[in-house]
Amino acid sequence: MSEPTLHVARSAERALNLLDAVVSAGALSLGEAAKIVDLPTSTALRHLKTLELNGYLTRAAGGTFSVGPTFLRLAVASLEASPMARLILAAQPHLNALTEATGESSYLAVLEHDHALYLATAESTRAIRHAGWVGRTVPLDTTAVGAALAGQKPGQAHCVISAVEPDVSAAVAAVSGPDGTIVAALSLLGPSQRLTGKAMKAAGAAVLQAAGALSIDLVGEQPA
Amino acid sequence: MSEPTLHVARSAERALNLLDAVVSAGALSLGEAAKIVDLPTSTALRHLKTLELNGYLTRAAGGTFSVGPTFLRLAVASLEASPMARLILAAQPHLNALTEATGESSYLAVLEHDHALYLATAESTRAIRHAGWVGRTVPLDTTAVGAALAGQKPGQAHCVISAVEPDVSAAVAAVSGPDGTIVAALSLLGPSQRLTGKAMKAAGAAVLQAAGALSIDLVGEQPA
DNA sequence: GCAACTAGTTTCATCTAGTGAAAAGAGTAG
DNA sequence: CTACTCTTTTCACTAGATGAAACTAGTTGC
Repeated sequence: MSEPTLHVARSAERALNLLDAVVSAGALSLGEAAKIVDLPTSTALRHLKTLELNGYLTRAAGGTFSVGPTFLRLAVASLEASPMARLILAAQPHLNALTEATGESSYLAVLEHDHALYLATAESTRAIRHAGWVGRTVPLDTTAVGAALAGQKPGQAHCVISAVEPDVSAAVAAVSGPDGTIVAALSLLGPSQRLTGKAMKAAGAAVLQAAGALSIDLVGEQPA
Repeated sequence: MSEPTLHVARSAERALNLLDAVVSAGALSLGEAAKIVDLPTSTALRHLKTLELNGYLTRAAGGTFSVGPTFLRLAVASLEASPMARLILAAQPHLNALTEATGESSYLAVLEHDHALYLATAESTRAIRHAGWVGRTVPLDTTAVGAALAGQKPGQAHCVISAVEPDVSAAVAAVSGPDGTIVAALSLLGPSQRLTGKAMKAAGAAVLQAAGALSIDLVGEQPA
C-alpha cells in the first residue's frame, strides 16, 4: 500500500543506474558496477551487455566498461541542442567574468528534481579555492542556491555562509529566462574568511549583475 | 532458432532507444517518440516516465520530452573524463588547423560497432563545403575512413572519391594511440571538383601530417 | 603441480514485472 | 454537441527478467 498505481520499468531503471554508475566513475569492472547498484553480477552483466550492444558503453581489453560512442554522440548532440546546454554555453562567459572580477569560483546551478544541480563553473585561480562541485547536487531547503531557484525574488542576491560545508560562504542570484521564470542561479563560492563584510557585499553585487546580464542574454536566444 | 543463447534485456533496450530518439530529435511528444521506436503509446509512456523519473528526460509544459539534468550531468562528465572525449578535445585543434590549412571541412572518426562514426569536425568557411556529418555513421567496407580505421597502415593517407555521396572527395589518415593501435581517423571532406590532382595531393599530405601530430599528442595523455 | 582464491560467464527453473489492447480522459475543432 | 487527436489508466496474460548456482578462466601461494 505504499505506491498505489505507480508503474515504472524496473529493468530499464536498473540499466540506467548502471549507466550512471559507469559514466560517473569513468570506468568500472563488472564486479564494481554490480556492487554500486547492488545487483547480482549475473543481472548486472546482462544489463551492461545490453548497454554495450547499443553502444552506450564499450568494453576495454581488461573487461572494464566505460562510455561508448552512442552515448558520446548523444552527449555531444544534447550539449549542442538542448536549451539547458545552451544555458551552460551562454553562462560560461559570465562565470568567467564573475571569477575574474571577484577572484572566487563561480557556479551555474539549476533545479533537478528537488535538488539544486551544479552544471558549470569557472574556477578561481587562487591556491585556496572552492573546486569540484560540478555534477554535485545539494538540497533546496537548506541552501542559498535552493532559495534562489525555488524563491520568487529574481532581482536580489543572497549572501550566506554555506550550510553544506563549513568554511564556505556563498553569494547567489537567480537567473530568469525569456518568460520571466527562474531557470537557474549563479553562485559564487569561496572560503568564509575571505568572503566577509565588504568583500561579501562586492561579491553579492557582482553576482547580481552577472545574473542580470545572463538573463538578458537568454532573451535573444530562444528558437522557434 | 535465430539467436541460440543471446540474452539482453529487451525492456531496457527499448528505454534506451526512446532516450536516443528524444535526445537526437531534441524534443518529442509521446506519440512521435512511440512512432519512431515503433511501440504502443502505453508502453512508450511507461518507459518515458521511467526516464523522466530518473532525470534522463524532462517534460515541458506541452507534454513534450527533452533531455533532462541527469543526462546532461553525465554528458558533461563523459566529455570531460572519457578517453574518447579526451580524443575529441585533443583532436579539435588539429581539426581546426587542418581546415585552416586546406580550406576544407575536417572530421574525426572512430569505430562504432561495424561502422565509422564521425565524432567532431572543423567546418570549412567556404560557401560550398562539406557539413553536418557529426553523429553520422558510414559503413567500413566501402569507405576510406573505414579502410583507415580497420586497416593496418597507420603511416599512409588514403585519397578517394567518396562512395557514400557523389561529388564528395576524401583524404583520410589513421590516428594511432599510445600503444600503437589505430584509435581514430582524421578525414578531410570536400567537393570533388575542388579536390583534384594537386589539391588532393596537398590535402593528403596535410591530413597525414595532422594525424601524426595528433598521435604524438595522445602519447602524453594517458592516465594511470 | 595442486589447492584456494577471485572475477567473469552461462544456465535454467521460478514467477515477477513488462506488455499492449482497450477504455477512459482531456483538449481542440467544426 | 459530435468528432477528432493525443495522452493516460486499467488489467488479464504470459513473455521476459531474475538470481542462485554451476561452471570457466585467471592469479596467487606454497
